Amino acid sequence: MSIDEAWDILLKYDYKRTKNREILLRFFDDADRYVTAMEVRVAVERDNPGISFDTIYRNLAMFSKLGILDETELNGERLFRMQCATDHHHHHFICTACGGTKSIPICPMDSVTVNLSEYVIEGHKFEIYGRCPKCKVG
Amino acid sequence: MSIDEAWDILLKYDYKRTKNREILLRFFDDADRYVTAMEVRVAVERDNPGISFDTIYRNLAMFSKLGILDETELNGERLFRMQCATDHHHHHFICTACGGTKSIPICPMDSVTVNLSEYVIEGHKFEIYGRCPKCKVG
DNA sequence: CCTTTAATTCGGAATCATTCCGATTACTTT
DNA sequence: AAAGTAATCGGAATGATTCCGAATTAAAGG
Repeated sequence: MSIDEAWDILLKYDYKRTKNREILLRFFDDADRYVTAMEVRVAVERDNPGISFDTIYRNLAMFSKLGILDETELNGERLFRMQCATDHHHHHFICTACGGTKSIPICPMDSVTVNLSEYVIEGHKFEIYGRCPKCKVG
Repeated sequence: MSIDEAWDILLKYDYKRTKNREILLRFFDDADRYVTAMEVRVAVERDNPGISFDTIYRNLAMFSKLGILDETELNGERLFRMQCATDHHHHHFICTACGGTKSIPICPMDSVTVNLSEYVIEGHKFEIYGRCPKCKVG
């Protein structure tokens, strides 16, 4: 998702165009990988020293709820990245060292044969973890 | 996994047979679903009032590392359950209301066609979230 | 059964990420 | 430019988890 597409969503829901949100969106657009909340804080403070934790966390949560950011969790740490363009549903390999991702174009839900008709399905998660070519040792 | 199988693992690694560990194992054996750390604390304090948080968290982490417990995360909460008998690899539907699970006998890794030969795969996660028949409304 | 020794637990303080809150600032519209 | 409201700030509060030194307990050997 581009910065402009993110702003389209934000403005549609009457969120204001602020300097801090622009800084956050530019950071995620540039990073193009999963980053921890701590990394966001460090990076964003470079552009706006003195930005409040509250502002960062509040916007991260809101971006995540609006689908601008994807959120996951690894070893107890929250990770965020710009959500992919929503053209077709897919999943990711995630590098545990750098947070980089690679698309996995299949969705396991298509292969589930168990009868879940009595169940209400709210969501699912499929992620592969490991080391990308750049981060693997040797 | 049974309580006895859990003790086999613990004793193999020279962990001692203590009252608190027995209480924890019995609780998980009985619960047979994902429970939060808070639920563990409340339940375990019934059997041993005055048990230290430290003891609970230390053993949860150790059980999890040894593969006695499965650990996942839902809405920022850590969830634990007794690991299934390790006879054949599978995944789970998890009820977001009660933590109950249902086995999904497929593994999406079998269907991944993307070339990951340059990647080192350390693990994967496939979970389906929703409401089980008992917890769905209406 | 008694002693020894090291693991385990206890209790409470410390940590750390995250959230809350009242006061201030900055968008957007008029 | 002024008004109205959302957003931010700064610092305090929260809450789960971990740390730490002292006390206790399980396992092994005599």
